[in-house]
Amino acid sequence: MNAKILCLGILSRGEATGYEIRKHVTEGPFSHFFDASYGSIYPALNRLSEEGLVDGRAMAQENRPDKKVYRITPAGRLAMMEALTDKPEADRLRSQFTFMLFFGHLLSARHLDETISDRLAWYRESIARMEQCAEAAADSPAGERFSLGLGLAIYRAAAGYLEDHAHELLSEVLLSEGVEAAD
Amino acid sequence: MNAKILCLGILSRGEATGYEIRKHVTEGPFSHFFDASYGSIYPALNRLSEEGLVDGRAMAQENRPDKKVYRITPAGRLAMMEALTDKPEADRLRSQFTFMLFFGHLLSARHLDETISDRLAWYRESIARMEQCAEAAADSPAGERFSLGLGLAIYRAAAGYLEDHAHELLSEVLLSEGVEAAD
DNA sequence: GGTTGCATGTAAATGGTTACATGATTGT
DNA sequence: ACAATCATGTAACCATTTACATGCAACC
Repeated sequence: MNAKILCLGILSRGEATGYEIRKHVTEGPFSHFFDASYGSIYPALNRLSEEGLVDGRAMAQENRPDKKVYRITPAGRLAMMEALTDKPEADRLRSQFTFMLFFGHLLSARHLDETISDRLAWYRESIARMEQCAEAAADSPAGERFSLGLGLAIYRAAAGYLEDHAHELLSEVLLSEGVEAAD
Repeated sequence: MNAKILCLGILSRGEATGYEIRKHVTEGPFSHFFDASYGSIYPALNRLSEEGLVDGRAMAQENRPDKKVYRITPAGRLAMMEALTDKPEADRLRSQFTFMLFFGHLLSARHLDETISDRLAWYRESIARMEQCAEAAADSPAGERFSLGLGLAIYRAAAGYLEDHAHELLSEVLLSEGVEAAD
């Protein structure tokens, strides 16, 4: 599961440029379970093109640099279906935020509070974005709606946990700061 | 945020061998937000040792290969606190499972059902493991309990969503299979 | 005059996984 | 006999991010 399969998947829903693919993974319906930078998207697109799995048309634009609009080929669709049928790898998550929380009792209550608030704000923005996405996806295929629903459930649970329990962590840390100050 | 900081963090809780560190990230309290293989742990430990952030004692064992037990140094603790104080990077998740779900309507209901069941089983096992961990952590520092609680909340939400909504996806896919067969 | 959005791409550096290499003990 | 657990490590390979390079238009 790499940038090539990602591009193939996105292109299976309609033609797009490398720039637009990047949008899909940063703001669109893939943003909650995948990421890729231009540095992986453009090379992937070139390799897919060499292999005949996509084809790209150059589009001249007035007052703008040329666009390359990519379209998936029948061979590309086949390759994607094959990748889709593989047993999925285990999810890979790396969360420096959770790592920080794990050692939260070593940090200042002030710093912890700020970090958690920032993350909560990020979750709320993401949830709002995904809710808009879900509205727009009312007529989208079942799989797309389901994956969005799963993402929303997870983000809401995370935000809810932070809202409901942060004060417990914070008050414990504050307490231990008081003890240290008294020493 | 890399394997070095991970090792430093784990060693800040007590001495350990590379083998034991791997255990922490596969089965222990770090498993839900980090991963690292031996291929990254052992080199990280060697580099940390060179930099004086940990020190390793060789322990001869009867009828077993030697162990190297690593301990964090004061300089190591300092380096870890510095890393902990940085603004945390955005979480990085790559989920081939969710990618598959996104294109679920292109797969057979049978295959989808099996994949979702497998994942649900995995979530249930993980939740059980984390619940045991949480019991054992009743007297652990506040941060550790909080991070476990967050992980549990997320995993329960994901499992709950799959349990409650998988049938919707499956019945839609089954329906479209029926339509195709009728064509 | 500065930032944001559109648009493509490369090269270096980073960081990591996978497979290999070794080897004894314990349990099935 | 075979698999699993304990135990360490390296090398080849892989993928990806980051920083760089370019440039115009629209908006503030």
